Amino acid sequence: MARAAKKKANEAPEKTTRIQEINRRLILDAALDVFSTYGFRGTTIDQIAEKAGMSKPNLLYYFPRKQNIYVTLLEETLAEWLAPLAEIDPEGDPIEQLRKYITLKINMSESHPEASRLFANEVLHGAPAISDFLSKHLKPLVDDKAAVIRRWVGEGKLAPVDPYHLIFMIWATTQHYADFDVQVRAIMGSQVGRPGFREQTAQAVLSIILNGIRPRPV
Amino acid sequence: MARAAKKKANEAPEKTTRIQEINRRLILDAALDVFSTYGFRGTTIDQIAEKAGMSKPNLLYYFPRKQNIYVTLLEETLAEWLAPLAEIDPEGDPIEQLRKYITLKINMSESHPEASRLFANEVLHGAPAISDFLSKHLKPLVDDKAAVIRRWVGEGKLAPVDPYHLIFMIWATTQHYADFDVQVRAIMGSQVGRPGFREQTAQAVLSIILNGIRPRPV
DNA sequence: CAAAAACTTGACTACTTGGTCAAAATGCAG
DNA sequence: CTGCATTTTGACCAAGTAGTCAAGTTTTTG
Repeated sequence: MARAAKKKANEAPEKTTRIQEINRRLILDAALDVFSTYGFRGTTIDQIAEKAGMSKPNLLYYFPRKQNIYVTLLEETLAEWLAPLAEIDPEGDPIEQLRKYITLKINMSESHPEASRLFANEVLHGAPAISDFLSKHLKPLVDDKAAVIRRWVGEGKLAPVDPYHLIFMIWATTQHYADFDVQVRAIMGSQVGRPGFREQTAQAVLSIILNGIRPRPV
Repeated sequence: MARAAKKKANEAPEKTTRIQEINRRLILDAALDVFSTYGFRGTTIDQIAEKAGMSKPNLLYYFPRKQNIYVTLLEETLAEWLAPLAEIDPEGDPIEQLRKYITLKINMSESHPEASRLFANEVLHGAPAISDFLSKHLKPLVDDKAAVIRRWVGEGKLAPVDPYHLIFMIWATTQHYADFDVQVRAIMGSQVGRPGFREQTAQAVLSIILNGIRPRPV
């Protein structure tokens, strides 16, 4: 008994206390760091507990299973990660909308690289924990936006291009800078940390993709 | 004693027997499968041994440490994985050379997705086993080809574009189809397996990137 | 301010897993 | 075919790790 977020018997509202809120946050923040660096199997509960500044049994009081932390984290992250896609406005100017989307994704890649790596690692390993999410939430959203892009192409506002592959290309390219950070650093060296690097990256990526899909004279 | 590939005392030539050759191959093939699916930490020696059809101690007779298998595999794979980049001909036609390179990479992504995932996983986790390789071999090669691309840009044969970001974009995009395969499948469904899919992918990627870097009228 | 509920933890268990070892089986050179 | 080298494996060990438990401490509440 006394399982966190589980009432005495079956009273409904599942209230959370102040302490629960603080500690769950501490745990999830620590876990994001560790999971994104070492992957699910490579992470130990002790590592997370240590980083969160509490004992292992205490951590397990809030999340009875290692899996629980991991799944909670993924769910929390995914919504946020997908949000920019939903914001593409079907009524806006195609090139401007995609410019905005790509810019947002590059910014997120720099500001939350752990989230990107957590997700990348999960998908790379076959998405065992989120394959449902992918088919039930991601697919419909992408289908929706793909239809918009396809319409834009039909209206001659974009060069003929497969919308799905375009979306994949944007994801791949923007997340590359988070997921393959060490490789980027190994090759570009000290430039990576420097102030203007994100802008330089954005400029390069935008230039290629947007020119690649701008409507072309026949 | 009787350590494989270690002679009685110190006689030089390190000969390998027929059986050694067969079994090392069996182990490495099995290991590629397992490591690329579960990552280093997520893989157990027993899994590899089972898949290779031999007992764990026997496997350890050929590779005394788990790390040995992993590193051998990475080394074997990396050279092959990088080869297409080296083939870019500085004297060839820029668009044609890059078309060839991108096509090769997409084909590799489909024919050897495990290699791509093995590598992706390693880099994603900070490249602990190959950071030396990245700075000593990959960087010089990329620097070299970046210089070529920069020259092409200078000669007006390509639109102004940062060569490093262009290379990253090609890597990201092509390897995406191997590394994020489950996601691609979740979204594009049965299309992925179908015969023409690779060609369709190649066409889309080539169209965007090549049009994105084709020299533009001022 | 007491009693109840919520929270915290040291000590422990059960299990997984990388790696060892000694002895048996097999291959091979002379 | 004989004796030495190579290969193979069952049984085992030690370390690491997910998760339990019972007993304490702190916070909340009536």
